[in-house]
Amino acid sequence: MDLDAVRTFVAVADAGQFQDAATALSITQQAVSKRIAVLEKDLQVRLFNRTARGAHLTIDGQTFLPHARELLRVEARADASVRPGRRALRVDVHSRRIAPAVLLQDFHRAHPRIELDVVTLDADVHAAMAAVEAGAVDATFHAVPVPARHLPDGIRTARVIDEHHELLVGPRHALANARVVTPGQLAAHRIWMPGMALGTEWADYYDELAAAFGLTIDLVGPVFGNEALLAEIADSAQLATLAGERTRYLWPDSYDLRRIPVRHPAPIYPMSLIWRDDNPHPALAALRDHLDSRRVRAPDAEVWLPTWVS
Amino acid sequence: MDLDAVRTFVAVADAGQFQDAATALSITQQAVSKRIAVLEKDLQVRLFNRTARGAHLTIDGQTFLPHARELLRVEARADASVRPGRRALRVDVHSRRIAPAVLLQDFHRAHPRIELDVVTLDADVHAAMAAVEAGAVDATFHAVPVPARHLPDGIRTARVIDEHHELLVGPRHALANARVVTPGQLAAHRIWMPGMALGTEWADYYDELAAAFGLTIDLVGPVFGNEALLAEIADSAQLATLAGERTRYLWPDSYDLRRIPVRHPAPIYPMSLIWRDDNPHPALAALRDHLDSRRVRAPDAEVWLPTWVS
DNA sequence: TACTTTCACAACAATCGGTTGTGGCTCGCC
DNA sequence: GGCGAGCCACAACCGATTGTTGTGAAAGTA
Repeated sequence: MDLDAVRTFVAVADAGQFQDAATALSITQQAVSKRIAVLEKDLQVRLFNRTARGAHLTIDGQTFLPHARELLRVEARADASVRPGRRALRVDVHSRRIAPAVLLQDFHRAHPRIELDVVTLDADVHAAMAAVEAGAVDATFHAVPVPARHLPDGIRTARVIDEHHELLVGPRHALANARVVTPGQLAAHRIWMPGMALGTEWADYYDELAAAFGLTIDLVGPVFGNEALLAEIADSAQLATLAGERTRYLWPDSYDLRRIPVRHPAPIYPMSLIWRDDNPHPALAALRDHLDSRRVRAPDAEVWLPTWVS
Repeated sequence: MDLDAVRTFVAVADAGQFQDAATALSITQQAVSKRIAVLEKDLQVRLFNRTARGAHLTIDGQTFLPHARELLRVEARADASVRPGRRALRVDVHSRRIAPAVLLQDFHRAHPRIELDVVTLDADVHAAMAAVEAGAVDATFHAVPVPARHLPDGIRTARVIDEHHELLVGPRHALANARVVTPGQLAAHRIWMPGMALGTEWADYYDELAAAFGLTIDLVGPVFGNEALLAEIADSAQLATLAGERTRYLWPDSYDLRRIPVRHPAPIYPMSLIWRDDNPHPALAALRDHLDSRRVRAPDAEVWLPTWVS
């Protein structure tokens, strides 16, 4: 099926005659006639009744018309999804479960008309930044463990998310009924975070956090996935894990997991939006405004930040 | 945008390399290469990274892929909507508010996989029957005011709907609080049914009904549409109208309209399904089965039927 | 009847889209 | 490091497609 023929079909259906449709499409009436004839032959169905006063849809044409329009709509969306200068704002969130994804969803609710393309590059800061630099994505969310002056030329960052932490424990854990926990209290317990890839900015952060408060954070061990991790924690009196406050977790009620805020001080995982200064995408400015407006700053005295925060 | 190119794009994305996609599409690798190149030029975006071990999607390709699949899905549906032998069962319901439409919706719920195309031909029995004969629609619902032996050759009918009536009145009407009304009781009141086109089988039916029970049924008068009719009736102490039991009406609560069954005897508007005997569409048999199973027959003693019912 | 407007058919030219043939590149193997 | 295998791209060629112009039949209108 030829989309130009479909477009022509819709034009004729709208115009009511071949000649006007031809004018609208800047081709000759004969070309329109041919295209429709080919489409009809293709579908093995007559789409128009031709009269001396124009063409009107047959019952098959009426049936086909909404499908034809849908086809053109989908084509336009497909085109707009990638065409440079017109495509949706493409933002890398690193993982669809963590705060950036939640904030993007929030942004989408606030601006439903803005086309968004949420991707996960599965890359660390540096690779993601390279993707931004190359224009593969318009923006990415990451902790930026280097001072702004060391960033590549033309790359800009803004700290937009101060993510607090929660301890995730099962009902038999010693801290299961705590309303909040302090980092100091955690020193006595084992924190288990398998799959937190070594050498990434996340591992750096948790290393420094562990050192600062004398914590035992296990980053190694086989990674069976998130569902397995939750099941183990639900079942264990010793195991606990740390999660971002806005990280999305789902578990069965029977797990009876508790999310306990970590405070006094509250360790903060600072994430920045990273984008190219010369990116003219209008939705990018809207996203930055939105993130600014949703930013909540905790008083400095009550938080702990890694040393590399500029 | 060329759908063959889109199809090729999806094939390559699935296969992971041009050669295999070419084999799957029964064309040469060079043709695949050309199609993808044209598509990329068209979209002004690179869709694949070519390596010596195949081709994998760029980020733009990843973004485009779901749109491409959607495009092909919609194309398939558009094609299936009209292609003879594969198209959806096309049924004329005369009006989307009356019992046939309700029953078709019921059928759709019972068989969600069967593709249905519900149309309104805006034609009387004879024109609708001609449409069935010509194959424009697979079936139509109508009262058939002629004996079966007078039907065109190859046309079959089955009485599938015995529609009861309700009186529709406003709260100030004399019958507003009746639980049921008899046709005899209605003789004292004015029944208003504007828009019931003269010369159709509906008008014939209501003419005969009026004669049988001495009713005053107004079929004439300006037709301002259904909403206007309901508003007038809600407001009037005299006006009432008759409606099929399963006819769909919507009105604001403030109208406080009452639907009062007409019984003892219950006038019945008998509608048949009309189809071509040689129509092999499998969904047609399913529809007939369904209608048969839903058919409710009232005892003959309690109903009134027009004389032309065979 | 003559005129206008509709769409379809025929002939021709340009373009498109396929094939075959070939070459450059990269990877893995010896 | 050299070499073969496998991948994709480019070029030449050729038939099919798709547009154009010119023309004609049919039907409504003055």
